[in-house]
Amino acid sequence: MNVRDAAALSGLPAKTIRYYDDIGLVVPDRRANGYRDYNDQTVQKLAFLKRARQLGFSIDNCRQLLSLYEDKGRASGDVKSLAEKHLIEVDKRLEELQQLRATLSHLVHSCRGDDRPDCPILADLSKD
Amino acid sequence: MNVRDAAALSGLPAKTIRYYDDIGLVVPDRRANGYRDYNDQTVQKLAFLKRARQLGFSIDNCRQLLSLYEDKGRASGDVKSLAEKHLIEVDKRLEELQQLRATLSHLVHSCRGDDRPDCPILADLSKD
DNA sequence: CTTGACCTGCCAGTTACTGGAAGCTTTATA
DNA sequence: TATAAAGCTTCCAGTAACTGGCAGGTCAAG
Repeated sequence: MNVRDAAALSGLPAKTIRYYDDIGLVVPDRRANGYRDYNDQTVQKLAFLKRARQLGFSIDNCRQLLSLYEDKGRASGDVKSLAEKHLIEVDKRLEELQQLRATLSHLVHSCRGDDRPDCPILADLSKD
Repeated sequence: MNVRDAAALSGLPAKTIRYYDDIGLVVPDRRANGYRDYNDQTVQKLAFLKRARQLGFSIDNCRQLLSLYEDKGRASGDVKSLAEKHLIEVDKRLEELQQLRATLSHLVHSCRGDDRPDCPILADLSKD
């Protein structure tokens, strides 16, 4: 099937699918006219990628996951450790973001937000 | 003072400071030999930028904040609304990340992670 | 037979830097 | 004073993961 149909089935934009072909992530067959030709298996992989990307796995992680996905003799421990590593990074990012939110929220609430120029937000930003 | 000293005082890498000059964010004086020449005021702005970037403001936001920072007749309401908008985006990102974490954590805990190939993580990733 | 919808590859732009190279200037040392 | 090291300059390329747009080839319908 053409890239447009693969897009509809996988839920990824056609442009992204071409990009995944370019970087060798999911390489479809080609028809005589040069058109990409996706089948059930390649579409399956695209859907897999969509979900993995949604879960924040990097393209590099996805490459590893995909090769594990294709390897019927894989150990589930390999997959789990990849996911665990990712989870740790998500936790780290969450913590940073929560800290940032607290500071920002504090600043917002300490500012009157009126017509006068006194502004605790700017004051904080400019302090050493 | 030279860029290296401005870096030490502001806490930003020299490379970043040159970049901020390139994009017209903080433009220093130049000496006869072409070297950048930072003073208290420009260093202050660099420090301001460092903090604002740490708080997740985009360069574009920083440009606005900086012009408000320089405008002594500004209304604090302008700054506050910018910060509020940013806070809303941080909240949105936090929610997404928390959702992601929950899913990922669930997957990790449902996987035995042994030598066998059965893996609920891959099973989930490949489902429609 | 032509129109319009696809398809192709390719190049540029996005964000906010970061690394590196080639070349000039200043400073420290022998 | 000669030279070497350090620091400055600009510019180019690369990062992550696409996205937009263009010129040109292909295909199905009327």
